[in-house]
Amino acid sequence: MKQNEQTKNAVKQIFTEYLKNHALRKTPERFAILDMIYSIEGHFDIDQLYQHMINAKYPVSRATLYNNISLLIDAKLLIKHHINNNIAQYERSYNSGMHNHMICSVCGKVKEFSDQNILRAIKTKKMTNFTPSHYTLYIYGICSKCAHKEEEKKKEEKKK
Amino acid sequence: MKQNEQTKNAVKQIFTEYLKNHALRKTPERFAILDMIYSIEGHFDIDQLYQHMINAKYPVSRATLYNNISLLIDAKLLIKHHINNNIAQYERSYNSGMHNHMICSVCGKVKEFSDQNILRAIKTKKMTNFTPSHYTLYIYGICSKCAHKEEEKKKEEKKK
DNA sequence: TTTACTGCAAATATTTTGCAATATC
DNA sequence: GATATTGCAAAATATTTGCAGTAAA
Repeated sequence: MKQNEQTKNAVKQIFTEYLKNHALRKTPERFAILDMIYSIEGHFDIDQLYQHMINAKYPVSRATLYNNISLLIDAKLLIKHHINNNIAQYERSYNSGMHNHMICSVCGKVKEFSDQNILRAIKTKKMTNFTPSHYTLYIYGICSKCAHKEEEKKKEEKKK
Repeated sequence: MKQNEQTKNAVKQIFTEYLKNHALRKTPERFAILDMIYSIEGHFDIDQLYQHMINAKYPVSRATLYNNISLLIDAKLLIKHHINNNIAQYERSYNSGMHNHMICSVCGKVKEFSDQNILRAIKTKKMTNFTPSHYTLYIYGICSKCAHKEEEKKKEEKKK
């Protein structure tokens, strides 16, 4: 996938620049983590990232993951979500455009999408004393699978 | 405030109905918690709610708060946010319309607003295999106060 | 009278922190 | 060579769970 390699190079450059500007060190762990994050499609949590790093023969400690993830968020290369429960989910943000999420309140499944109308409406909004940089939209509802199941349940209850 | 009393009565009715439909008991704690939540403007966390209940001479345990908050969320009377850190913030949702949030990435301050254009754009979006019920929009950026501070900091660094 | 609910305390789980060893600059 | 970063283990902290006593139905 050529597209993905290009993206990886771009974010690597951005991160290098970021580290330089903040007088931080260019450790191999940092770039390995960034590379892995931009190899993952969709959402992931720390534990999944940790496992991925092990599988890729590049084990890093959880402390290092947490440490560097906050840098990547600050560098606008990563977005943090708190959709369900207490466990944070992450998602790469460079060049994604996937700021909108449909979340099923029953099964918790998340589907991302991009939408020009929504983007335009948000960009048009005048905000005083505030300079926006990015946004995340969560639309909660029920997916057709869960809706179907709930209906079946109701039918069964009627039988009784 | 007459408006607020009306809202409180309305949500009380909705909650009563919800409890009946789910064969749950109408405990005084439940209605005291609901009443308190609809007395609070804007966001709050569990600890703040806990303190409010104590101040109002109606102490309830944290376990009870967590238990009933999940009922209220299910009854669509309360919304849960996970904006910063690991601590959940809550916000009453009945009759609010405040689904949009501006969040300062530096100081973490949150400002809510409603917007017809954004609402329309979201409602217009066609979603297959998904029935939406509500949404939350987070716009991240930097507030003018923090922007000002950051600029001062830069100036000082230049002096050195 | 039955059993769901409350409150307390212990358990759970994610994230943060302190510190010695290591590697970047 | 100075010190930021890593990894480990311990600590901190929000939320959940188990259980005995209480109260709603």
